[in-house]
Amino acid sequence: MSENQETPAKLGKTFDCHEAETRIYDNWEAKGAFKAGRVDSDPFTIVLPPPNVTGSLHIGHALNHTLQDILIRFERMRGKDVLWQPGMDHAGIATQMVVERQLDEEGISRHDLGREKFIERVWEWKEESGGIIFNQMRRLGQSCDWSRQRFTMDEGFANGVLKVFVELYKQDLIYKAKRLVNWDPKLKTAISDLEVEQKEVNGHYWHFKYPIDGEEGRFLAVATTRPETMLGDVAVAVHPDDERYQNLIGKTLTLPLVGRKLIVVADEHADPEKGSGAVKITPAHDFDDNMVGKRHDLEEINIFDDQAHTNDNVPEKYQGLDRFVVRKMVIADMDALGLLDKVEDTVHMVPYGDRSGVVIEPWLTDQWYVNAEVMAKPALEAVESGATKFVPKNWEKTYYEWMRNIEPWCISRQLWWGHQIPAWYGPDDEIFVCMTEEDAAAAALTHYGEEKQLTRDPDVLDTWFSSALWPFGTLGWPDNTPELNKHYKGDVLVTGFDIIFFWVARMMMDGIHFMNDVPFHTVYVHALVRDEHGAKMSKSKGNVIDPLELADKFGADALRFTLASMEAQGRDIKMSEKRVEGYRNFGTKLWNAARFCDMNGCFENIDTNFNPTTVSLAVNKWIIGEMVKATTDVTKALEAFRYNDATAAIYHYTWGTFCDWYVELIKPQFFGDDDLAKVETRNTAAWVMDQILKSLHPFMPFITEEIWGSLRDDRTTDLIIADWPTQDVALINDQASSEMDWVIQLVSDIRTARAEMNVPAGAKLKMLVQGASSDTEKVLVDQGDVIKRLARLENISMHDGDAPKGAVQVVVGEATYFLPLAGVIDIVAEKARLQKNLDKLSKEIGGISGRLNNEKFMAKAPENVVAENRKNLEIAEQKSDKIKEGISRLEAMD
RNA sequence: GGGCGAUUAGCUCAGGGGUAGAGCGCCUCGUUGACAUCGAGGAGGUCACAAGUUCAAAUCUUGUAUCGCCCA
Repeated sequence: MSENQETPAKLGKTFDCHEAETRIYDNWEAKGAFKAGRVDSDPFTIVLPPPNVTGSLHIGHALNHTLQDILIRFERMRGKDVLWQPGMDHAGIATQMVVERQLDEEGISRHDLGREKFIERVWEWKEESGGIIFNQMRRLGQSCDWSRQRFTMDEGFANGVLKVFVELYKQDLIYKAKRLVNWDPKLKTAISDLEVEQKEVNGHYWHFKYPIDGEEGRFLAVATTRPETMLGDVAVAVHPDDERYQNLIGKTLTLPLVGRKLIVVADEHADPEKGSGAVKITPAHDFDDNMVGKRHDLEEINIFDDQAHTNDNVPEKYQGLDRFVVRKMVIADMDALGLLDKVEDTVHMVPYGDRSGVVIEPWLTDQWYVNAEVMAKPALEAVESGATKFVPKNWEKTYYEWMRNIEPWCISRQLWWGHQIPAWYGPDDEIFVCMTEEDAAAAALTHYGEEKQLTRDPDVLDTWFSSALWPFGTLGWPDNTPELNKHYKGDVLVTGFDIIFFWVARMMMDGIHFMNDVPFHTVYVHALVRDEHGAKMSKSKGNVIDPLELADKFGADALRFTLASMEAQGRDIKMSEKRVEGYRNFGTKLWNAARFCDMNGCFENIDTNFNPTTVSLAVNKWIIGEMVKATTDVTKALEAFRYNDATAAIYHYTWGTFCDWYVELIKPQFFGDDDLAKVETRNTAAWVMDQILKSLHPFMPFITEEIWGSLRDDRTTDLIIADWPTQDVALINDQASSEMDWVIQLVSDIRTARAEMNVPAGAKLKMLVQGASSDTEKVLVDQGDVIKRLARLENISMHDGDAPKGAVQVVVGEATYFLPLAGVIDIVAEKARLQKNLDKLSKEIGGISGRLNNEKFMAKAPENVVAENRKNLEIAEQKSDKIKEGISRLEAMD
């Protein structure tokens, strides 16, 4: 018995993730392992897409953050000065809504409180309840530099936001204009196009008849899905080529209910195929109509107030009413006048506010805009030139499409929570855009020649306006800090495709404009996580998967590994608990392999100078070489953002190679008495275990750190900052590889034959070898113990004469291996088994020789392919011959 | 309507010119010493369809069908 039996195992039977995760995380943080600042190292920088201050962790975050943490841990181990910059944004609308809801419960409104007090309340709320997501991120092991955490409303950052505004204003890239905007009548603010969700709804086309002036009894029919807007009609458009209406162009109609004169204009917006071909024009309440209005210089009559109630621009009867009430009245009144021609059912698109859920009203207001078209140009060129690359590449197209058709960006919001626009107005509405009130006052003094009362613009900036400077604002800009110098530009932005427009495009614009360089060289666009049936997760569907629940159940490592292994480029992830369970099992497997090594003394009296190039045993050379291959695969995969390939490489090595084979192959040594071999193997196993822990650490940081710390007392660093493992190809030994591959092949084939012939698992068989080359004989001697152990053999002996009677036959390479089953062998079954193998081989041989007999193939296929086919044919034919011999032997026995 | 993508084993998905892969599930078996959150073995696929390019196509091209997503 091994002396290690008395040594208590350093590891328990399974990994207790609940106990370990917090302890390990706190230790990393306490030691400052996440902090940037390795002075002599190259930087590696990722900015965390700032989560919303109101948000909590959902599975999409878990994926997004895990992918970043994997890169961060990988590069940290590669010795880089890693900065993973965390923080969150203030989420203007969402946060204001949360606090307003609280006030609601107290029976007060924000107007009762006043702006200043309200903002105080928001800050209080933020201190108490904001940013819970960061604690949730800790649970998943995310190694952000928390000491550098930023918030978009922090003083320094806010200062940067105002500076961006002021600078862009000075450069005429920001301007104020009265335009139609997407107005949210519930939240009473403008919102951007991107915050509007177009939904298909069942509605109606109401066909109205508008009387033609001077032609008693003649009408022009128009159809609308929004009858209430007719109160703001100023014209009717017909297509210039529409022959039906040529004589009406330029004539007037009388708008029923209102009495206003409408002009008939010719405009291509009118679609002759649709309805009557005539379309009513309401320039103040429809984006298309607004364009028509601009082309024909039509009046814009605004009929709604800020909550979409009718104002006094409509007849008194309809004033002060909700838009949908007015709709019913208009329809009823038109009907009563006999001017409602007909009503059709239709399915059409209706805009909804993604926060409020109410129908968005196009509304004429004064707003601030960024001249996005100018800003987009260099941002577009940066991607075209390759200064920033999208991975996978096809997302570039989405980016191009949007950037090339970009609209002016409305950046003002009628909210209180956010960066108040640094614009002050004089009594005559002269605008002074400055960093501070003092500067504005000074500018006003110069302008007017005397002091004037100024009022500040009450509106705030769109949250994305501030997020746009995240990659440099978080590093201290506008101050020229060392961090800014070192970590701008950043390396990779990891994000979902849904915010390419919202955020990526805008960071590109601001980054290039203010820093003269792109904010990152790569944008990695990852998958969307769906439920196991492929449906998008949503609270209303009730199919959300809570990442923290999964982490509780299976451990954070299992969740992380699952997410990474399912992250294949260009495909969405269907999350299933089974997968997470499987990877939890993988962790347990690794844990037990480490225990096995430990129990066999691998971590006692370690040779700290162990040199993997000096091992002598084939099995050790082989496992070292395979390790190097696996690590190289992981490294290459991570460099190419191929997460699924990276996890597959380390998974298969760890489980399929190390646990399934190496551990079994070295048992004869651990249980034997060759002390030299034992020492070498212990050292090798310990070395390989370290390489596994390192390669696996970015994906499964907790369990690997725990094993790393538990096995040995001589660690000089935690695993999190250990060196990334070697990829030295010199450690790959082809001869050892083929020797061990052969052993594995032989053992597998014997096991298959035994199972197929129903040999009891416990039965130990004798094995006779016929026709083995001297090389094979040598390996059979060297590896005899292990082959006997793994194939359950009593002994192995060379055999020259006739085949033994009643034996199972296995062919590997040039030799045949007989397993005599003294009388119990079912000859018919064995024949069938061999025949099945032979059929497979014959098919293969047919395929290969068909190719080799094809002149065109021989003429055109590359040499190595031809050579490979020749070799494969030879191997297959050799094996086929042996099996044929085996079959005829059995036939002779009948 | 425009764009992007998918269609491979029962399920979930890799692969991307040179003889079809994984995990889960399923079936059979379980031998002393890491592990039943395990081990050994097995079954299961004309890679959606059709044409084309090629010595060679699951892979490249085009088209068709079905299904997603994004933008109008």
